Amino acid sequence: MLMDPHLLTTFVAVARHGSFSAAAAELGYTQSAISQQIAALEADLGLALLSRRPVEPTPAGRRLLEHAGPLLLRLRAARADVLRAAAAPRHRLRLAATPLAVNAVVAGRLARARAAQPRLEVTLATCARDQVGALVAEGQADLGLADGIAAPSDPLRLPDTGPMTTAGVNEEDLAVALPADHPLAGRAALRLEDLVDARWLQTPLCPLARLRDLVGDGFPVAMEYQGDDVHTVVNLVGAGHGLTLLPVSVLPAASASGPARGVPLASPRLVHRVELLHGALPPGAADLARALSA
Amino acid sequence: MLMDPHLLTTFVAVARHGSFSAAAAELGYTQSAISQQIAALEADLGLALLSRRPVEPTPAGRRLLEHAGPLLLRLRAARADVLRAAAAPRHRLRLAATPLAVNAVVAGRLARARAAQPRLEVTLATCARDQVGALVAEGQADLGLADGIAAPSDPLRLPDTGPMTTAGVNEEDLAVALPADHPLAGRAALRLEDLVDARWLQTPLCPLARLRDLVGDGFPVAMEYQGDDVHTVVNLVGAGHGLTLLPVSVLPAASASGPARGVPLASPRLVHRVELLHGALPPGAADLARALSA
DNA sequence: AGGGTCCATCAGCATTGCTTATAGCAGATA
DNA sequence: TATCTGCTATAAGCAATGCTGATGGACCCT
Repeated sequence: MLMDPHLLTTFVAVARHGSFSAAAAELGYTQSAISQQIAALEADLGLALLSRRPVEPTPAGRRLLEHAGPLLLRLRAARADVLRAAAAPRHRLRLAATPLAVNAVVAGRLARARAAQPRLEVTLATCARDQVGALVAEGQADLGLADGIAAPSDPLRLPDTGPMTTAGVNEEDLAVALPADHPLAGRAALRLEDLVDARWLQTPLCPLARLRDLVGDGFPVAMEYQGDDVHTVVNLVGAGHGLTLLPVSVLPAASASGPARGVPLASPRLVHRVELLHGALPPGAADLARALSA
Repeated sequence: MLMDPHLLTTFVAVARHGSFSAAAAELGYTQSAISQQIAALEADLGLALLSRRPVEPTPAGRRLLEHAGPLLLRLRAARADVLRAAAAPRHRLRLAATPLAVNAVVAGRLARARAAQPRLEVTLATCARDQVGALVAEGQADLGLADGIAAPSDPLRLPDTGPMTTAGVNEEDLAVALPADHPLAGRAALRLEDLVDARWLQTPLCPLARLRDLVGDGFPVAMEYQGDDVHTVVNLVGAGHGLTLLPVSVLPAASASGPARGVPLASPRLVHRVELLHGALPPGAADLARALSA
C-alpha cells in the first residue's frame, strides 16, 4: 500500500541522528517504538534501509532519504494550502522574498497596494531563493518573491513544492559588476563569453552554476560569500575579490562613484527576473498578489 | 500530524465518483468505512472537504485534490525508486519515450548499446511528454526519453515527480512544417514572429501554448489533433489543416517530395531537444543510460 | 404513502501502535 | 578476564484505531 509518512519521519530522524535512541528522544517516543517503526518500514519495502552498529543508511535507504524531504514538505504544503483556501480574509500578510527581489518597482507596487488597503499589515522576511517556495508551501509565508537570472520572459526554475501559482513581477537588465578601477569598467557593454576565464565571486545572489548552465564551463571561483547582503557583495567586488552579475539598478554606472561599477551585459540576452509565487489565496492576499504582478 | 495518504486516496476516489458508496465499491471497503475515513480526514484538517447530497468537493476540497495527485504519485515514486536502488542488475529494460524522442541519433546509440551488451533486452513504449516522468517515477519504466522545444542547451521543463536524474541526449534544429504548395515553402528560412497569425495545428508534438510562452500571444488553432503519430501530423499539415514545428530530420526539405515541407526556423533560436530521465539505476541500466546520453 | 438509495452513526471485533520489561551484543575500562 | 554502559531487538500488555454489519434519517421517485 502507500508508504506511511509517519514511518518516513521516523526514518529521517534516525538517519540524521545515526541513533534509534536519539531519534526517540527527539520525536518523543521510546527507543522500542522507534525500533518497531523502522522494522515496519523495512518490512513494508521488503529491504533493509539502515545498517545497525553503526546505524547508517544503506544505499536504498539513502535513496529513500532523497525522496523523504520533498515528500514530507509536500504533505505539509497540502495541509497549509487547504487551510489557507478555507481561511477568512486577513489583513496581516507575510511576504518571503529573496534580497534582490524587492527592487524599487516591487517596493513601489507594495506601497500603492498598502495605500489602496489602509488596513493591510505586511511582514517582509528575507530568505534564500530555494527557501521561498518551501516557506510559502508550508504556510509560513502567504506570498513569495523570488529572483534569478533568466532569458527574457522565461520563468525561473524554482524547486517544485506542489501546486502553486507563479506570476512574473518585473524584469531588469543585468550588469557585470567590476571594481571601479577595472580595465573593463569603462566599457559600454560586456559579453559573458569573454569573461569565462575571469575570477568570479560565488554568492547566492548570482550562483556561478547558473552561468555555467547558460554559457558553459568556466567561471572559476576566486572567492565564495555565503551571505546574501547586496551591500557586502558590492564591496567585495569593489575590493577585487571577483566579478558577479547584478541588476543594473543596484550598481552605479561608469560615471558615478562607489567601489564597484556596473557594465551592461550585452550577451547572452539575459535579465534579472522577479516572480511572485503563492498557493491558495484568501481575498485579502489576492488583492496584494494582483498589485504585485506585472 | 502528517496527513494520511490512505485517507487521501479515499478522498480522491469519493470526489471522482461523487459518491461514498461507489468509492467504497472501487476501493473494496464498506460505505461505512468510507464515511468514517472522510470524517477522519475532515476532522484532521478541521474543515469540510465535501458537501453531502450532492457529494462534491468544497473549495478547500478542490484545493486538496490539486495536491493529492502529485503527492500520491510521489509516494509511489519513492517506493519504486527505493526498490530499484536495491534491485539486482537486469537485462530486460523498459524505455518510455515520446514519439519524437526516438530519432536516428537515439536509435543509433541504442543499437550500439545493444551491440555492446548482447544480453540486453529493451522494451520501448511510446507515451505522452507529461507521462514520461510518471512512468519512470512509478517504476513502470526504467528510463524515459522526452522531447520538447527549447533554447539551445536549455533543459526541458517536465513535471516534477521527485528526485530524478536528467541528461541531455540530442538537439536538432527545428523547421516550420508547411504544405508542399504553400507560398512560403520555398523560403530558405522562416521567423516565428512572422507566423503569429497563421493557422496552426494543435498537437501534443508541438503544443501551441509552448510557442506562446516563447514568442507571445497568437498562434490560433485551426485544428486540433490529439494523437501523437508523426506521420498523421505530417499529412494533416500537407493537407492544409495548419502549421506546426517539427525537427528538420522529420520533414523533407523544399527540393524533395511529400505532402509537407520543412523550412528551417531562423528566429527565435530554438531547437528540438531530447532528454533522458531516470531514478535509481542498477548497473545494467546505468550502462544504457550512459550510452544514450550526449 | 411506500420503496429504494445514500450517508451518518453505533457497537463489536480484529489489528495496530505504543510502553514497559527483558535479552543480547559491542565496546570500554579496571 | 570481569564488569559496566550503551544500544538495538523482541515480547507482553493495553489503549487506540479501523474495519464490518446493523440501523436510522434524509431525500428522491413512483
